[in-house]
Amino acid sequence: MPNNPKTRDITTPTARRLTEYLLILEELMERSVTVVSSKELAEAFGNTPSQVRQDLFRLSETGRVGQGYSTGTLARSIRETLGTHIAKNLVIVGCGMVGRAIAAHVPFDRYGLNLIGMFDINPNIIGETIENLPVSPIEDLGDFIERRDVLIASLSVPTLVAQEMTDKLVARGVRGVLNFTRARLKLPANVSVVNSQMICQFTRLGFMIDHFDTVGHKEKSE
Amino acid sequence: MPNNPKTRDITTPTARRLTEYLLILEELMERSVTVVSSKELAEAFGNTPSQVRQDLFRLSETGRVGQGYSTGTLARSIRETLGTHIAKNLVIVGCGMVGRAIAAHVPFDRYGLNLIGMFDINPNIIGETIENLPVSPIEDLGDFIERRDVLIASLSVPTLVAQEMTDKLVARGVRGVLNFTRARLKLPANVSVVNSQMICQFTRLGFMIDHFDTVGHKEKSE
DNA sequence: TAGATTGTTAATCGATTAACAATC
DNA sequence: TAGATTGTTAATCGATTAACAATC
Repeated sequence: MPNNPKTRDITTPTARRLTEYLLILEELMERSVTVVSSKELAEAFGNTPSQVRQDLFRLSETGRVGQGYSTGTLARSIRETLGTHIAKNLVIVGCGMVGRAIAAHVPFDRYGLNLIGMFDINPNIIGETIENLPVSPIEDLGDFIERRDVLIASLSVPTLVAQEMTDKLVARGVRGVLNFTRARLKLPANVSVVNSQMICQFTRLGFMIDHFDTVGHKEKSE
Repeated sequence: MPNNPKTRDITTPTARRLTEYLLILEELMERSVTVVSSKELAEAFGNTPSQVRQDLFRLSETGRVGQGYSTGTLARSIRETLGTHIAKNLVIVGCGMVGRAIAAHVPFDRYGLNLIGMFDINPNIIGETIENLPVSPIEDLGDFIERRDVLIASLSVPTLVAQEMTDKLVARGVRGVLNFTRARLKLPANVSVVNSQMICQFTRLGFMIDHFDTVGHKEKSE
């Protein structure tokens, strides 16, 4: 999979930051900025130039000594490393407020992700169209995953059924789950999870505010 | 603010994990489990017993040697450390899909957060009631923040106006921003941010799947 | 009692920061 | 050319893991 030998050296914190550098670069490109230095990137991100260079160092194509980084080249290089060019099919499981917000708000197509299905258990929602996709009954999900090669599931069902749902997804071949429920999912080792409990993010922010002077850390990312 | 001297030693990674241990503990309590060991917590969380103990070690009240941790006591202790007993007022800025999902889905009240206002610029939404709160016009936000002592703003406006909006929030006294936009916010040092770009989480998940065998890391949290 | 498991210190590992030669 | 800034190695810092005595 990693087409570049150095790719295997990307650490978890670096991978996380790369996804966010990419957003910054895209914003710069929109503003027609063609060159950026590690110093400028660090200022935008909220880290140090040294860390930026250390992160970018692992990419295949990077910058020019003395000149900085070309925003376009760098963005392309980050995309290549993150694998956004490797198309991945994805479904949203649970079409409540959260599922809908994700469908409407996340620009999947710009990052190699194909949202190809929305699923729910509620008969009142099934058949409804969300972002050009019909909401399908949850009973069809298993077959759909196999037939359409679904790699990723975004999980926004009630917390109580989250594990049960996950087991089914995994049994049918899903390789990654983005978990928006408050359940702590048990998964086999070959399936990846990213947990996104919004309440935890708010709690953390509250803690940071309370401890502003003691800890002082302005956190960078989610 | 930290009422316990040891509280100041809570590191950022530990604080993050504490918010998630709390969810696990609450789930255990719902199931009437009264005692849990570091080994069990680690298994649920996906880390090591050693790390769990190292994290909990900083709390004021913890466990009993040889016996494990009381779920109730531990949860209370984590809450105290995270400051969920210190009430904080919060507003949601931007009442599109994301703002609505947050209002509907996040159990603020259980974690010391009072959602007291919803704001939007769109006249078609203003006046609408979401989760028992009327959507107010964005013009009223500044005064509202000062008058009601709003500490936290959840930001789900269009990316293009995010910085501008943030500047206003901060000028009026907001101390923490949960940023759901794709903008990289510039903030004064005394204001905290937590960035929650959903697309980054999906991209990261994609990377993890591609590199499953090489990196093998099943990520723990958001 | 013996077994289990915490609290806590020490050792290791990994990530960040510093430094600087290369070079545009 | 001189100044700026990368690429990369080395040094430092901090976080995780290991270890084990204390004790329920």
